[in-house]
Amino acid sequence: MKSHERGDATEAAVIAELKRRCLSVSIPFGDNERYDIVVATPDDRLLRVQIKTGWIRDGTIEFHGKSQHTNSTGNTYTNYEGDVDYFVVYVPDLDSMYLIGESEFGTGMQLRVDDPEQSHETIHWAEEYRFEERWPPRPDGSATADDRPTVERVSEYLRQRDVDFARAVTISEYDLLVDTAETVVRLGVETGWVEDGRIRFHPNSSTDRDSIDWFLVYCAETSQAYLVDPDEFDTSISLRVDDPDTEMPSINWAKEYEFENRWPH
DNA sequence: GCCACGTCCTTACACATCCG
DNA sequence: CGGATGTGTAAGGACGTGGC
Repeated sequence: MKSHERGDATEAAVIAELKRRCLSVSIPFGDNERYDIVVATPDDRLLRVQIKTGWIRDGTIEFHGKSQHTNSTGNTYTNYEGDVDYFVVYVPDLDSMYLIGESEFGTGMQLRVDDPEQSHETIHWAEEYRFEERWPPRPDGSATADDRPTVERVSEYLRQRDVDFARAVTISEYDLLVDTAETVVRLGVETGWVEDGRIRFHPNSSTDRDSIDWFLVYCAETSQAYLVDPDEFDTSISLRVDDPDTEMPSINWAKEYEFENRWPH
């Protein structure tokens, strides 16, 4: 694919994904801005976002955090300092999206997806930069109130409940594996949030529902994890935490989906 | 030795301007 | 008018450097 087409395809994929998450996306008129889109946060902040294509190399996701210009004197390179707030890196090979603050790196960055041959303290694990882990970003530029990825928070949640589990160390269809007395349960971890009195989450579009047994949705606002069977909904489901304005028979009460109430063992 | 990071380079394309 | 040249943007490969 030609480079411009690839860039356009990346932009289209990211915008489609943001819209699927019901986020407000604006596209600047003309092509004189250094950011690609403007995204509104739930607290009505407008963030300038530059969309980048990432590619896999040696087990890491690479992308360029600078623009290049050629003139009579040769190549010049300009970073986006002050011109954008965040980068959204989309990796077509993984069909995954990552959110990185402009201040978090210089001219480039690598996000590790595979285990390195030698462990390093400075490794940036791709999992920790996943869009769904970091959205919405805090006003001070850091990712979320609790910077740990949802998988980490869920791990702590399960440990507090004496549930033995194993984490997927490579890109797998499932995130956690729980070996119970009778069977092995595969969990796909998702980040939930409270909106209009309901807990919402966007299941990862790349997740093969046949390869997991439960979606384990962790909501920081309620400090609670919820189990949702992949067969219980088609494209989305919301779990009611507050009383609705009008009582309806089809309400999915969050209480009934709480981990303790559904965990089979 | 392995890693993240920075720099340089090539390739590709779009568009504006210059000049014969 | 149309080809040549310059400018600008982007993808992505290669390699050097310094830290751990």
